[in-house]
Amino acid sequence: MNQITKLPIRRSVAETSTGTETRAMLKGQQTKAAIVEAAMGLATHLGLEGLSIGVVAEVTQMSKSGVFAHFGSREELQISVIREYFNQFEQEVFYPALEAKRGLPRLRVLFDKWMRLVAGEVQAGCIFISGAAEFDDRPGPVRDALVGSVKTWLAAVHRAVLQAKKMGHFPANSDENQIAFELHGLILALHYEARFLKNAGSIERANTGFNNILTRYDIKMS
Amino acid sequence: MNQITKLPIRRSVAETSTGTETRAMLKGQQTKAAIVEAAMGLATHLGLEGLSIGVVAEVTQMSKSGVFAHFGSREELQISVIREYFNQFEQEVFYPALEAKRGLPRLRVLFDKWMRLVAGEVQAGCIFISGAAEFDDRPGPVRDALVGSVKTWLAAVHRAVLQAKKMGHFPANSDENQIAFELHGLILALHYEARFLKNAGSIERANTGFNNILTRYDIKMS
DNA sequence: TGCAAAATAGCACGATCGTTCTTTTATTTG
DNA sequence: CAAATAAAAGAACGATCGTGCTATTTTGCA
Repeated sequence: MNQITKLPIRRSVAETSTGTETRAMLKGQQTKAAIVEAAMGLATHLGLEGLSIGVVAEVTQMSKSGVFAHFGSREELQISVIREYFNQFEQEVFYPALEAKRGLPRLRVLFDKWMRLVAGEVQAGCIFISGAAEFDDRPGPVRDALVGSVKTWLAAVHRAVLQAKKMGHFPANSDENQIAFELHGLILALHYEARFLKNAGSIERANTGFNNILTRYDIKMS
Repeated sequence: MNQITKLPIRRSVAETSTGTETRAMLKGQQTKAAIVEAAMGLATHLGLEGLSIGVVAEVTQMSKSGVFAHFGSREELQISVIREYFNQFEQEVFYPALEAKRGLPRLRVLFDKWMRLVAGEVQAGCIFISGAAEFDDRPGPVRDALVGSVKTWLAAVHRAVLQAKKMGHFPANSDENQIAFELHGLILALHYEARFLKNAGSIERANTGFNNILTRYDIKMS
């Protein structure tokens, strides 16, 4: 119950396996994984709607139909990208936080990694944010996949806050939903101002926002 | 210096004028305004990138070339939509706030109207938010127009906070930039959770967030 | 090594895209 | 009312889109 999903990531098992026991990854799934990775790279810049099978084929040096065959539809490609992004999110944000002590320290790490991801040390937008704007009005399986991933992640954030509260790091009368909401807002403002407005210092502002929440409950900064 | 722009809106002067003095709005600009209005309606649902001259023509019951002739390019249509949305923003958020007393009361109204706009009492997304996700990586005149409008608006928010500070409603050591950043975050979280996740009660949470900022400075709630 | 199966390429389809050019219609003005 | 001008339509363009169908190539296994 402590992980976002039960499955750990096994990114490219059997990279260049030579033995006969290499049942783990057929050629097909290997290239499929490569396609998804390339598509995700495109989607972080062009958005999920900006993804086209043609440009993915171009980038991966394949034919359109070759790419298409792996997914059967553009929507399935988009969903695969969402799943892959979710995995990356786990790796870069969630798992590192698990290594910190439960409660406020873990929440700190969580927020810190989250900040760094959406601010894009490596220049790349957050699909959970750009996708929300693209699919807030567009029902269908892609939206469902996106909502599912986002809700899973936000639930994890909520759990982290709740845990901090139960450990006495936040007062008993504090509202963990409200805190999670405000944290989300700080992340979104950071993403907006850093990515779109290209404002410098947005990370510091988001971080100050985090500290301000603590100050509100008379928690000394860590 | 107190308005976002100097020009007030004059929406459809000479609706059905019969006299000869009807110099105010030629037929062309009249239909152009109607096109922009329709396009804005579409853009709030499909995003600025989702706008196509074809569907605008369909909605307005015109031919593609008829629509096109008014703008000369799709980008110019998008820019016109941004400008129109900015005007609507002024009308629905900014001007009402001017009627409140300077300082905290005005900031309150500002935030309140802002909340209601992005939460979409009438179901419609905020172009300033969806557009940011679409154009954070896409240079060009559309992005420039979008950034310009957004910065103008955020500067107005900043001014409102600063004014409240200068009037002693916020303490002298408070950081108006930080406060504006956090307010923006609350709005973005509201938009995200209300529009995308369809969470009920998001407005209340954003409003509580506002009050929490005041509480931090020991300001009693209004 | 040969054979079945999987993976990829090639090609074509209908649709839609933004845009250009030409023609027709509507409006303004003298 | 007629001439001048503005507005709108019509048709076509090259490009790109997602997708289906058929070949060809590559891979995995006996």
